[in-house]
Amino acid sequence: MPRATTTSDAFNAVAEPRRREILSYLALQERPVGDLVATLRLAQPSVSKHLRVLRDVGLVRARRQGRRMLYRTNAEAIRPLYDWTKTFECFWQHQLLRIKERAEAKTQKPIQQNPYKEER
Amino acid sequence: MPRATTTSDAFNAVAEPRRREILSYLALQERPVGDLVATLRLAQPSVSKHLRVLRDVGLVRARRQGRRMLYRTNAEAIRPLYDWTKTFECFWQHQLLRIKERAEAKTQKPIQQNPYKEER
DNA sequence: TTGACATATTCCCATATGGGCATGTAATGT
DNA sequence: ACATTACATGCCCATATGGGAATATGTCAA
Repeated sequence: MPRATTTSDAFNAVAEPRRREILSYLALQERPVGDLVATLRLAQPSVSKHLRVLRDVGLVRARRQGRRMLYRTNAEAIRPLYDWTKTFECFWQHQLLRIKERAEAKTQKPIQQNPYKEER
Repeated sequence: MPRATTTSDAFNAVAEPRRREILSYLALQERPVGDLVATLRLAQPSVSKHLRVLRDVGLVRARRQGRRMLYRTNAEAIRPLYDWTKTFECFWQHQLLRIKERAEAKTQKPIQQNPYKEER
């Protein structure tokens, strides 16, 4: 079985760095494709393909204005990613706390070896 | 050019749903591989491979305990994802505001057409 | 040492990928 | 009608992919 499609969900779509750049660029204001080509220094077909992926998963919206297509980020579609990452917020706070505790313990017992040999 | 490697960064690693499940499961407590196999109903080699990817990008830590390997989520490594998504927080708030405004405008001018024909 | 248990790695394969390039399509101006 | 502008799509290809099956590695127990 191959990897899930880039258009299967927002997680897969934003895995590509260029697409994240596009989303950031289109968040403030809607813009035509040409602007992205100029800014990202990427070939026009590549930009169009990335936009196609982003559109398929609802991360961007498009409307036509004359011969141009104006794209803008649909921030709502990023929310599921935010929500998922947020569930780990409390854990990294705990981890920081543990690091702090270890540091404090060290000042009292200067020479203390780590009981676990962490791998990698 | 193919897609970026799953081990290239956290964004690519968490694109896989199974790996997200693993991270959630290992967030509360460290656990051996066997627990994951039983919980996720996935073949052992698959689980090991997913863990390998997660380890390569620092999303999990491992230590040996006898013949078992205990894995736990390194929540710190999820933070970059959180930070990136958070930059869009203000935008989805604005969008909700806009929706609210439109709804309120509608109550005053009941029959009002959307000036833009949105695509997709 | 031998065997059992727990996990890791290797080999296999169909498939989606992103970039380059060429071509198709849509809207405008003359 | 025609050329031009602005995008979209199609085709090509090397490559990483996740699951399955088999095998290798590592650790303990007798």
